[in-house]
Formats: sequence, structure tokens, C-alpha cells
Amino acid sequence: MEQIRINDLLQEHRLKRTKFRIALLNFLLSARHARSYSEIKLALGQNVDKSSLYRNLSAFEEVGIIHRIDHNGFTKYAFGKAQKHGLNHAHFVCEQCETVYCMEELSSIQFKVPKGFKANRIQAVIKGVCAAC
Amino acid sequence: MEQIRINDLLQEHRLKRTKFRIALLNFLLSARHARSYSEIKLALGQNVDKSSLYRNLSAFEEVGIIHRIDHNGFTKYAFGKAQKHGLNHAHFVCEQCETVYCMEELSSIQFKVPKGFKANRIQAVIKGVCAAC
DNA sequence: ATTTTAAATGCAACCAGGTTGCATTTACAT
DNA sequence: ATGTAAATGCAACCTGGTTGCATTTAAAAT
Repeated sequence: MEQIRINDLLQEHRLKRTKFRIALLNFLLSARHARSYSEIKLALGQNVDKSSLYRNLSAFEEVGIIHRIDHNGFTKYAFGKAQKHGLNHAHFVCEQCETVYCMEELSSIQFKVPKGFKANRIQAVIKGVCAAC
Repeated sequence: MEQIRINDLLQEHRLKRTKFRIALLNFLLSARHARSYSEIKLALGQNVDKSSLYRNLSAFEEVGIIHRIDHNGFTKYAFGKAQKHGLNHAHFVCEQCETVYCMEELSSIQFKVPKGFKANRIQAVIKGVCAAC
């Protein structure tokens, strides 16, 4: 049961187990890809409070339960730590349905930066066509 | 003289040579890195009209004079075509001063995508420390 | 040099994502 | 059962960005 996992997650990070948080985590946990504010609001019901939603998204992000992705100027939120596999992180954006998926780490990357610049990590957006399209 | 280059650029794309556009292009051309709406507005003077600014940024982007970059949820605008070197494009974000620079193409990238996914191009954000910091 | 006209500007109104302050409510430790 | 710190709900606000419309202007036609 997902419920158990959510309870553990909240307790683990000393976040109170409220209806709001359980509903939000349930949604993000079941989503197979990153979701925007408006998608979350649509899913949880139009009566959900904007500030509570944002405050919880921030709270979850701070403790690493979710991470944010910015895509064409607006933000999407997805379950999981941003950099669970190291410093590099990649997302896949479907050119047809605009869905944003979180990918495993890039296997190997070479890139050149100008003299005087020091590269520490890379975040990549791969564009293409997803399995559903 | 930059003035000459700007005149050519505008004529080349059949855009009227207005004071507004010349000032905007002058600023973006002299900027060594990507600029946000608020930075542009600050540079051109607080009296510049918001819609004229956005309409011109869009117009310039459409013809390929500038390109946009989104960084932490807000957009920056930079001189030059987005994909002048092919399908892949990279930006460098300084972790200290937050400045966004446009980079040359990545030399070579390997990445794995799940079965059923088809990768067409990659856009990378390299994080590190810039030459100025 | 003057007229014409399509395009560009300036203005106001609007929308969405996101933040903040504050009073009320609620989870949970005692 | 009670106290308290934390979470919620609400309103007000901010910024980036868009749209419709009346006015102005660059530049082509005369």
C-alpha cells in the first residue's frame, strides 16, 4: 500500500501527516512524469489553496522528496531527488506531447568550456519522442 | 561601428529601423551574456513599454537574431541563433554570479534513454564557475 | 516633397505562476 | 485533555508575459 510509504516519508522528514500532504504525495507518487502547478491543482480539486500547495511543494523539495524542473519557462514538479545518481541529471521532453520524464544519469559526457571556466556538473534536456507517442 | 551592423540586421529581416529596436539590439549585442526582461528594462530605461519590449524580443527570436534560455523558471534573452552549430545547444550557468553564457556545441555526448524513447537532440546546462568569478 | 499604408508603438487591462502576512485550525507530544 | 508549534486558508500582492486598440511613424509610392 502506497499509504504506508507516504506515512514513512513524512515521518522521516518530520513533516506533519496532513490530508493535504497525503493527497499531494499520492498524486506525485502515482504520476509517471513531472507535473505543473495547474495539473496538480486540477488533480487535487480546484478548491485546493494555492499557497498551501506551493508551500508544500517547497517543503518537499527542501527535504528531497520531490524536485523541480523548468521547461519552456514554467516549472514542473516530480517525485524523487534531483541528483540521486550523482551530480548530473537529465530530463526527457517529448516533442509531441510535451511530457517531461526524469531520466537516469547520462553515461558519459564530454564538453568543452572556454578558458577560465570551471565546469562542475551538467543538467541535460533531451528532446525527442516518448514511448507513449 | 555597431550601428552599421544593426541596420543591416534589421533590413535583412525586413524589420523597420526604429529607435526602440536599435537601442534593444545595441544592448543585447554589447551584452556578453544572456539578459532577463528586468535587466533589459533597467538598461533601456524604466519608461520603455513592456509590450513593445516583449513583442520585439519575440520578433527578433522568430527571425533568429536572438534566442531565449530558461533558467530557474525565468527567461533570459541572448544575441545569436539558438542552434547555429547544429541540433545541440549548451549554456553555462555560473554558480556564484548566476550569469548565463552561451556555449559552443558539446563535442560529443552519450546518453541512454529507456526503450521506446527516441532522442533527437540535447540541450545542456553546464554549472560551474565562470571566468569572471 | 507629399501622400499613403502597413507596421510599430504606447497604453490599459488582463492572466498565470508564485510569494507573503496573518488569523484560524490541526497534529501530535505532554 | 491540553498546550503548542506547525499547517492551513484567505486575501493581497508581485513579476513575467500577452492581448486589443488607438495613435504614431518608417518607408514605399506618387
